[in-house]
Amino acid sequence: MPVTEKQNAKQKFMDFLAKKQLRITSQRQAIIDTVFSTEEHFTAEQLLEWSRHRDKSVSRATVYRTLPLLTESGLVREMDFGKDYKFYDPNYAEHPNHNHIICQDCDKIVEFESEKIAKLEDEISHKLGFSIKAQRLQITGNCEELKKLGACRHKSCHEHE
Amino acid sequence: MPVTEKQNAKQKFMDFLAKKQLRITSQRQAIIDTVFSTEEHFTAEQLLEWSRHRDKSVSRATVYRTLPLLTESGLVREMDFGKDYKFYDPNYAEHPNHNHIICQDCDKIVEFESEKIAKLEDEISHKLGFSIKAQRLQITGNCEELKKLGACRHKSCHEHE
DNA sequence: AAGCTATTGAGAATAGGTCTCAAGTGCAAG
DNA sequence: CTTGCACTTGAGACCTATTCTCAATAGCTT
Ligand SMILES: [Mn+2]
Ligand SMILES: [Mn+2]
Ligand SMILES: [Zn+2]
Ligand SMILES: [Zn+2]
Repeated sequence: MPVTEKQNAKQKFMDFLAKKQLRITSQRQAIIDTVFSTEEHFTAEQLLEWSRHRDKSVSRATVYRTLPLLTESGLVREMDFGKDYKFYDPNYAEHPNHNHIICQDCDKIVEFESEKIAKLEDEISHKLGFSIKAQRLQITGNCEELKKLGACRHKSCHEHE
Repeated sequence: MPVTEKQNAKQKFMDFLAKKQLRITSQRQAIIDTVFSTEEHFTAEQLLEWSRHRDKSVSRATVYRTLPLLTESGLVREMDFGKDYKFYDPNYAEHPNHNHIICQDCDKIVEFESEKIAKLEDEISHKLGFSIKAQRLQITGNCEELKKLGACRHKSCHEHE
């Protein structure tokens, strides 16, 4: 993902802050710089650690305060992968219709996008009288097919590495 | 939903317990009788309360121990509606492909089913080398359309009731 | 430069969910 | 119908992700 796009997301968030009359503090900058320079799904704790790498003064409280702003702005998506902590997806800004398929054996996550599904979601929402704001599709399965092809990251495929 | 179907779900769960060599205790019976006699999505705390209505001896610990068994059996689905506690869906046994659309203003939830989406999910999963085990689609939006029709349960529609 | 507020860090507090362990109970064998 | 024991249970301690409190700090507007 080009730096420009990430820079763009950062700018959008700054605009969001401005619109809500929120201040652009050094801590917030460290946090959003961190968020928009990763492709990975991350946890609040990871974001804290990474942000502190940029600015030692970032506290856990501020990270937890900023995360809701990021999701409210629509640039980051909150995810539930069944763990006892949440994950956040920084790719939402660029790919608001991407979804996830998770291997229940090895926790591997593959992202995918489907225009057809997106279109069906719009139709259904409209039919039910809702205006759609966001969507989240998660498929759980296991990657045995890939395992057979020798391309799987299934735990049992790594036992002898 | 016919009593027979619910009875069927209960029997399936008993079979599941038997297969895993788990005992059919009075507490577990109270809990599953409760689960399979409701249509609503419920929380662990609600399940505890309702189950105690049937059997005073049911404890919180046993409810929390039984819930994973219910989801593992595939008869109940765990849901995340963005609250800080989980919801459980007892309609999963009968409608494994149903999904949800949630109004972000009034928390109203509407269920829907789409064969087309289910088929696309299968295709995508297969293409990505996964065998699909479960799926979960949630659409977030707001029911302003219904509001205009006077059929919405939007909070602002009830301010003067 | 000053003033008004929003914001912050540290740590206490909250709360959903999990774990421990002694006492109790399905249930299969005899 | 007993017996024996592994599986279960209830109570409450415990855990941990997330939220809250509050005095000190720092954007931003004038
Ligand atoms: Mn993603
Ligand atoms: Mn449902
Ligand atoms: Zn795998
Ligand atoms: Zn509404």
